[in-house]
Amino acid sequence: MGLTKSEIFTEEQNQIAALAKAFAHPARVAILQQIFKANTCICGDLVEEIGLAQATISQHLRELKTIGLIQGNIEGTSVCYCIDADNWNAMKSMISNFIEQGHNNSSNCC
Amino acid sequence: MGLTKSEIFTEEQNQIAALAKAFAHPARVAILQQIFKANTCICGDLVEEIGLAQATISQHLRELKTIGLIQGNIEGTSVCYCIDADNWNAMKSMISNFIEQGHNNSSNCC
DNA sequence: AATATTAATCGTAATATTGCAATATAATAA
DNA sequence: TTATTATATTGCAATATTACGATTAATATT
Repeated sequence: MGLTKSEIFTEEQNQIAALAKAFAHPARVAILQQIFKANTCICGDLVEEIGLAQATISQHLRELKTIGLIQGNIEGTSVCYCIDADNWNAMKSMISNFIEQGHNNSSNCC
Repeated sequence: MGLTKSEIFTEEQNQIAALAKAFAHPARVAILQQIFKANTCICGDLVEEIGLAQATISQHLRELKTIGLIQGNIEGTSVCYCIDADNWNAMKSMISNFIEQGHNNSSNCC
């Protein structure tokens, strides 16, 4: 099959998975780190910095943009990318909430 | 191609991506939530609770075990799964550190 | 206008992931 | 020993992801 059965999961579970998928590739991690470091970024810079083909970087940028974590504004011939602060914060609380659960680590495991 | 070029990324970037991949599917999110809720869990419970085939749940459990977030102990005919607290905490600081970066949200974007 | 620059999109190949039926394995129960 | 129970593994089909060359589109420069 290869088709995730989204309908059997809660909205929250699907959202957490979708957000995590944004970080589930080192190129996207690298892109986000670079944008944070430089505040804004154009595609060409990332191509040089990271070392993947322009088409590949552009594809990763689109995924990050589609899920809402970054936004891009046209600036002449280039496109200026930056973090979408609101969506980033929403993601942050969703993911934090998930990974922080069960901090009652009494560790009574099997 | 379809083959991630891990060698061009830092160790940290690859690790963050690998950890995020563990959450990048709603079934694994659901499994982890259930283990947190019940403290321990056997495979059969998860099959009933989640509604995927036994083989599929077993496969997701193996992925979570391989990356170290859960551990499984044989208990008679069943296997008792629980969170690996140490590795979970290590993951937590790694992911938190990543998503918390740049909280100097002066938002001077493009 | 002609050319250069920059990024998006298209098409495609290689690889990975998801899901399940069938089977195998391992421990207990009858 | 022979079931029974619980989980893991194998094999496979369907789909998704990753990567890149080639092309396109849009603005800038000459």
